[in-house]
Amino acid sequence: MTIEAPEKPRDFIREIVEEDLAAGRTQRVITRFPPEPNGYLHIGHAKSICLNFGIANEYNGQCNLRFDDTNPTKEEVEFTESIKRDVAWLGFSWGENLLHASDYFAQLYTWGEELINAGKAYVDSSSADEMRAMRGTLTEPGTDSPHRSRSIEENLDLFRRMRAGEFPDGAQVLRAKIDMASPNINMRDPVLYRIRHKSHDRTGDAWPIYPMYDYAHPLSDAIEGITHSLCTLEYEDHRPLYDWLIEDVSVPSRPRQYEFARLNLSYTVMSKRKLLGLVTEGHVHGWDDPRMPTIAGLRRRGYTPSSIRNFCERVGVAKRENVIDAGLIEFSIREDLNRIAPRVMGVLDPLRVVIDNYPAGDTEWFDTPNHVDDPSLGTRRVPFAKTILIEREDFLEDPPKKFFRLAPGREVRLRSAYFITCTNVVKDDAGNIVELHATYDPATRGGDSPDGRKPKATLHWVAADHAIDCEVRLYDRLFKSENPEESGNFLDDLNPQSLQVVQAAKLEPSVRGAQPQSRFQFERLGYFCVDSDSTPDRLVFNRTVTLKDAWAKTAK
RNA sequence: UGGGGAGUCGCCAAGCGGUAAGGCAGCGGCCUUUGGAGCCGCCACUCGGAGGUUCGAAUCCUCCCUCCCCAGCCA
Repeated sequence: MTIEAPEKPRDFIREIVEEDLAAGRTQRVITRFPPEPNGYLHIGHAKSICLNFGIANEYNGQCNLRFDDTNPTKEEVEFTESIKRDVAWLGFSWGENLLHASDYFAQLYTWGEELINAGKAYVDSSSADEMRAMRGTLTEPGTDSPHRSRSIEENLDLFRRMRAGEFPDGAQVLRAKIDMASPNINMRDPVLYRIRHKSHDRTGDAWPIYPMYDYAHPLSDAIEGITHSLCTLEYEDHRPLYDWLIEDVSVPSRPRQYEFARLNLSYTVMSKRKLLGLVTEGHVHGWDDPRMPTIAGLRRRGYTPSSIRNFCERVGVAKRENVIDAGLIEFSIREDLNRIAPRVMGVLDPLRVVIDNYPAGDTEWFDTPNHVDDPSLGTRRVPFAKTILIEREDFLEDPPKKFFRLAPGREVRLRSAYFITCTNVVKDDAGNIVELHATYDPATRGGDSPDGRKPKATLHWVAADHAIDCEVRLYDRLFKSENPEESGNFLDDLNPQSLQVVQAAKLEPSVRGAQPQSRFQFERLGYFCVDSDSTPDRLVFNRTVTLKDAWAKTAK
């Protein structure tokens, strides 16, 4: 028996975790995923979820789901429900550890008084404008607030009265007393608490003051015993403040913050503000519109949890700014669906083919595998008859050299059925092709010729009289350019063709009754997923992703 | 201009002083009852640039260049 070499950590964060574990600095790793419930989770969050929960799983630790609900003016319960659903759907479990920053409001308040008593925080009665003016600029130091030197007693009294609701919104703030001349603007006496007379989803009207992220986050981490607090690059500048609070408050543990680069995907936007705009301004049909990069959108589109996890794994974790090629997530879903999706035949843009030498009124049922490469998925029966429908683009009257599909006089294979040869093209007065005539070779029943003939193409098809009608929604990238954020208004870059609806696609009857979220490969076309808009008598499909199309490439 | 980060193949990403992993994309070929899948092969004499240290540098030092983030009582 051979002993596997220990797998080396996949990224710099796991490397740090392993060192901490090995050195005994960490007994058991505890991470957290800390969403603010002010929007739906997107693929960028999936990266963070996979990192935080992934590390907890790999090192036998724990990952808390902690809602960063410190700003009741922006947060809604609808979002907290969607977040829980999305994390669970991705395949991760927080166990008992569904937590909220608001659970710690009392402790956080007490620590506020502690800082005041230590002379490390003060109540400032300046207006927001005045504070901005005193903050200085990137190159010039700020100036001390006139209230900076209030006595501990006065600060305590003011802070208690803030807490008691005696002041209107914006009248006072609690600030850390650090250094108004710090080159790091986050250290110029950052605001710790602000007044908001707004009821909170979880604490109701108990608090007229709410802690800022910079204050609540490190302390919440410490309360939960988080060992590695993982966040994105823009918080790098906040780390000195994070550490300052951990040092200067009597917290029960010593978490450390590490930053990694957020995920960006080409041809889409990732900021919650922009995604919110797409939803509220009606550019898409909701947060779960299949064109959205949200977890809910990807789910409805037909993405699988494992394809998203694999994608995040492939993307890696580093500190370098990045824009991931949209092709990579498409590769990940194709890879998964190729393995698991049963195959079925459907025609999106039908062209009638009448097989002249086939007996009228006959119907044959062919057994065909649900997955050519995986017999365990079984077989199904598909009906064949005199009039069939093929994909319009599979016929060309005057085919170019490398076009292998049907053409006048040419023989092709109909998947699992017969070889047919096109004998005649019927056109309307305008010259449009309306119907094809063909003959079939009875000896090729099942799709193989006893004489070893090999047609260059195999087409998908459905029997006209047995096909069921359904709606198919074809999606394209939401934006026209690779980086829509780059130039001016991202809305100007919206792709007007991002959704194309096929009202009367024709599918083989075996799909009848398929339930929402069922996924299929429509042979030669792509992967499709039953949409929740489906009704018992009308199925609606979303095209998750096309198949790779070598012909499209050579045709160009 | 102050502070904090980052620059390795078209896009990601390993590399931690011993002579450039891997994935995606791309390009050839084999195979194929999906122009799919699968299989095989090719794809960085070079690591933002210039100096230096060293037997040896993507890795260490110096200077320079480029890009990203920070002036919310948002997170």
